[in-house]
Amino acid sequence: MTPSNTLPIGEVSRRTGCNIETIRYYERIGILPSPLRRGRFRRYAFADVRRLAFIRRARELGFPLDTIRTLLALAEGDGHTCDQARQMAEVQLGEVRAKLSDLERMAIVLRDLIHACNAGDAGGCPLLEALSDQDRAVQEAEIAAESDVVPAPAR
Amino acid sequence: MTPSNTLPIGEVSRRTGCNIETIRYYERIGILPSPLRRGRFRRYAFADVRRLAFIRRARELGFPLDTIRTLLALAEGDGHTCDQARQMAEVQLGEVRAKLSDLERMAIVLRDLIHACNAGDAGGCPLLEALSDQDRAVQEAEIAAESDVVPAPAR
DNA sequence: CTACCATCTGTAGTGGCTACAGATGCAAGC
DNA sequence: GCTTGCATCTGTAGCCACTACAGATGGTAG
Repeated sequence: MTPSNTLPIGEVSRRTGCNIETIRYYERIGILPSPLRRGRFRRYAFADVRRLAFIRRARELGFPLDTIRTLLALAEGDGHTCDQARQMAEVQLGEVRAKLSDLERMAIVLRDLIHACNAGDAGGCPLLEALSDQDRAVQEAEIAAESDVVPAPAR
Repeated sequence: MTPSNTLPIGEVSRRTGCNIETIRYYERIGILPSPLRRGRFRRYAFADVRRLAFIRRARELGFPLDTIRTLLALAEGDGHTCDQARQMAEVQLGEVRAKLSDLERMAIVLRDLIHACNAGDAGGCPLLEALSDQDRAVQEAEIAAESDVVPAPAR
């Protein structure tokens, strides 16, 4: 009756590198099945640990949990679903690359601002000024306000 | 009594590129001051729009809102706070670079997995197999379970 | 008179955790 | 026997920065 060959949650956490709270969270949202119990304590079978390790590796690649659900289903399927898995990975790679290019732009701007700050000579901080700088849209906003673009002027 | 030279929220949204809901959210959390009202309608003065534009530019560089609060305070200060602003930008650049290197690693792995998948020959999907692959820690887990590492064996 | 539009308030949901509070039960040490 | 400590338990709330509603209101245009 007592499950042998199983691990308590702390051990699973240590070995997968997955936080205990996160493991329970995964169970709560149904991406990990409810494990066996020894009394009130969860006991994880090898299959559970494998599943969790899968989830964790996929998370490290940035796959969202919903996608991972599908990947898990595919992995448990008959193996003729390579196409679908590859397609999901391509989508994910697209996301990652989009974030990369965002961050690259951010890094360049930040580096330049810091540089300008270091070469800072007179007046105010070039960094703060760059953030404060009014672009045309905002300038126009004031002009527009003065020439009354407002929809419902007064009462 | 009625505020002239002001803009309704929709106009502010259009010109700053900041969602209406987000503008109200910023007000709620106190990073934007409560604007004037014409009846129940918010009317934004030029100073408010400038502040919002500042916030938005800083957000585009990934600064968290709490940091932006400080940056705003510095920008409204006497201008001798370049050091502090630069330091905050350096921290932010560090964050951005950390995320960049994470994403770079992710992109490489994903690219390789997709590549393996495309060259997929026999058996199962190389991508799914890579995610399923057991590392030593997990293998050990089973061995450990068999040799009874468990803390409270039975009742 | 009706349709439409922008705005309003307030609340709840998103993703993926993380952080408690407070209970429970077991084993070892004194 | 009693205390301490440990691991675990349940349940709830918080994090970040929004976003998405629901349902009301009030003004203008056709």
